[in-house]
Amino acid sequence: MLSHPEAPSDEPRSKRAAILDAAAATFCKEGYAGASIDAIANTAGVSRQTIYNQIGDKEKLFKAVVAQLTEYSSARFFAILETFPTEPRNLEQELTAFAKRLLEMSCCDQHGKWLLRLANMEGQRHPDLFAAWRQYGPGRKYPAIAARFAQLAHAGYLEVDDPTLAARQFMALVSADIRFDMQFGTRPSQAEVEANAESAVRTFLRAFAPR
Amino acid sequence: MLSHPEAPSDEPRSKRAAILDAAAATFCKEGYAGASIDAIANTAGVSRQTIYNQIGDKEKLFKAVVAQLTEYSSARFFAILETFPTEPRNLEQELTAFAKRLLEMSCCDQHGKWLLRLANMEGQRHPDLFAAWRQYGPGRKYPAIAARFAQLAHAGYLEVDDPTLAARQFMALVSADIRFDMQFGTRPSQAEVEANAESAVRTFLRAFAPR
DNA sequence: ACAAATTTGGACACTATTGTCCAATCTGTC
DNA sequence: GACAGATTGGACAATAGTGTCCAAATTTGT
Repeated sequence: MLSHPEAPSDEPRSKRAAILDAAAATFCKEGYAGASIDAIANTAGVSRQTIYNQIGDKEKLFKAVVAQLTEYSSARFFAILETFPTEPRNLEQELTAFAKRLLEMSCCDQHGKWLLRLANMEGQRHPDLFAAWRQYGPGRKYPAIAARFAQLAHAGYLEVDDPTLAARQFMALVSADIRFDMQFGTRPSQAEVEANAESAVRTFLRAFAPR
Repeated sequence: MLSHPEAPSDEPRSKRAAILDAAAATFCKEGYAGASIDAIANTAGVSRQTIYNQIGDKEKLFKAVVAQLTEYSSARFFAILETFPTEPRNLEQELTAFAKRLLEMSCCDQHGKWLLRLANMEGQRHPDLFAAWRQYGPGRKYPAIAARFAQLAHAGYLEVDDPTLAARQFMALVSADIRFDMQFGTRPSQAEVEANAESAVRTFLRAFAPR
């Protein structure tokens, strides 16, 4: 059968997945230049040659990693966004639960963490790649959340002038504490995540609840 | 004269400074592994040998860069903290001006930007180095700001239960928009900085002003 | 102008990495 | 069991980077 090097769809799934996972981890830990193909192959439990066969040179490998992380992370986010409390019975409680889900997904999830790290590290080097990420990532996340807040405001649950601003500030508050721990690879504890979500939502509602 | 390799204090100031600046820029752009000594020497307009004479191997160079950036950035921050409006006549206006100063210093200043980037990129690789940074950086910043907010609360200008939390959320709101642009090296415009400071302070005060 | 220190550029050995080639081996399918 | 395709390990040239050495050139202090 044909096996396009670009879209090897299904067959070599597990090998390819192992390679991409190992590559993501290694790129994150060592940076693009510092990540050697040998190290990646070793981590993936795969011969170096297999990487060249399946994916291609280092540049293509990097792009494939970013593409996969972007897709995966974006899918997770929009799945969670479906659980936004559009018609809340207890706004604070349900918004807090939503914030917790978001934190657990966005900050403690390895893929999202890796993607953010790679964007920070190699953003200048591959501007085209991460321009796409920016559009699919933050560029679609904020408007999506903003729409939900606008909905809440329209229904009288909130008092917001600028939903986009509210969305950005909500995200900023929710991920306030986490960024440092996250960037260092130290996973914040469950208790920290919950406490942070609670205080973030409390402050957010103090600012945007109807008077 | 003695010329300690560790503390060459004054004499070779300009060469050493040029080296450290070039090294910081190159490490930021290329990562630790990707930054070659030749490239750094070239950028600094200096012979490669001079780097080895003045500072030592790559590891020492990196440590020297981080140390200098940490010191510089910390000094700038605490200088600006002196201008915190402890006895405000118009709280919103003065706090906004303070936020603008903070943004201009912390986000648009090259050294702070570089330090943050290096911490994100190489934090896992040099945990000891950045543990020190964490203590001197965020670890001292937040308590310092928290103390000011506690002061304001005690004087009746604010209504905060947990000053440390308020400080973290203040910083999160202030730097909400900027992070993305900053990480990508694109400097946010003056107008963006000001708009962000204003909306951040407005939201902060809506949450923490006395009812 | 002289002497001391510093800087320079180039050569050097050494190591690491990339990407390719290939024969041997393993895999699953008929 | 035989076959095709994928996989492996190892060898390979080419390139790039690190850190050292040294003699010549340059800057610096006096």
